[in-house]
Amino acid sequence: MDVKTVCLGMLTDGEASGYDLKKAFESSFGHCFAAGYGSIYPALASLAECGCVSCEEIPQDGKPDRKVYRITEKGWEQLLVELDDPAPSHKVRSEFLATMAFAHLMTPAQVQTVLDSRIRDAEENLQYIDEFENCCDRDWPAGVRFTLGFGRAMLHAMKTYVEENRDMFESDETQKTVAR
Amino acid sequence: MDVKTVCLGMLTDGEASGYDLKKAFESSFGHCFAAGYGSIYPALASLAECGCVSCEEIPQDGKPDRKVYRITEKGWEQLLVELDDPAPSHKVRSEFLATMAFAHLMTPAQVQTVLDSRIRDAEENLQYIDEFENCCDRDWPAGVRFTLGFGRAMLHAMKTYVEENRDMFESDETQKTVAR
DNA sequence: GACTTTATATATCGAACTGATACTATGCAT
DNA sequence: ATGCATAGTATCAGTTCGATATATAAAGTC
Repeated sequence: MDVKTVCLGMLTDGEASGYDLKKAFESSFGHCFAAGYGSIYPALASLAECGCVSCEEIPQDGKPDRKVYRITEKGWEQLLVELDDPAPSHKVRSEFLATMAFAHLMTPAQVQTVLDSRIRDAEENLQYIDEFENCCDRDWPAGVRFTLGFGRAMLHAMKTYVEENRDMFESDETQKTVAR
Repeated sequence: MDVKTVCLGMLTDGEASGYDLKKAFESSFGHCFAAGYGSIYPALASLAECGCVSCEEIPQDGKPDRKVYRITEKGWEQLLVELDDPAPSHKVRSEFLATMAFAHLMTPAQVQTVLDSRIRDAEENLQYIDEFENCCDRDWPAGVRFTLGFGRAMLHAMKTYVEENRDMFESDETQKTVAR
């Protein structure tokens, strides 16, 4: 399950350009599977090369050609094979937690700043999810609703945990503050 | 905050070989910031090159030389600069959620298998955290205890959410099962 | 006694991904 | 008039991932 597969899955919903897919990665997948142009364009090129998608170049005045991709029969087969993984991974890469593990090398003020920013980030992302879910024109399938609820549950747990445990770092007793 | 910085942070706790650091990445950082040999060895080489760590090669009979790394004065400075980031990131890359977003292309049985494996994975990781926290010889600093509690809170929220929402996929009505 | 797994220890390599940047054009707001 | 948002393409260096290779000893299993 890499960027290629997710692109393939998005294309089952209808034709799209690389630009369109980028927007989908930001909105519906932003909280769980991000991808930038540097991943999407090579993925589409590779999918086109192996016949999993077709590409139609639509000329536009001034702007570069708009390349519209569609999933092919072979692409469908490929997608169903990749969706068959019984134990797909769920990975976290947290500079936040890596930083917190070294909180004893930081000042209490630095630590509180980091905790503040994490709470703010969680709140922002909760809002993004709500906006995406409510202000939208279409009816998302159950799976998408599930992922949005999942994101909300995780962000809520994150915010609550940080709020309830930040006092661990408030006293200077637990801090060794740059004493080597 | 990349693998290099985390290695540097780990070395503030005492000298270590690449192998030792790999074990630390698996145990204390396994749930939040994983790294393999393919990241650790180049990171140490790069840190040695820029004078942030020193390296002593200790010959061993039969086995390859054991290379022991120690953080230098310059390494300390570098580390404190990198720990100063006020808003370190927290990223999720979930093949699980990407898969679930396309649940309508899978059979109900496939979906339930995926959900089962996620619950099992969460339970396993909760157990790892408990074992690491209890059965250990040393007193972890507040920061590390914070990250372990954080991991536990997230895994618990994940497990609960999946258990409470898996019925969304039990009926065949929400399933379009490979109907293009 | 033979065999397999686990632990100690090094390291490389291709594929994938990240984040930033570049280019061009229209339209809208300050 | 100058900057920002939108629409659209694409590349590139640096990082990271996951698998693999090499070598030995200890410890457990059949």
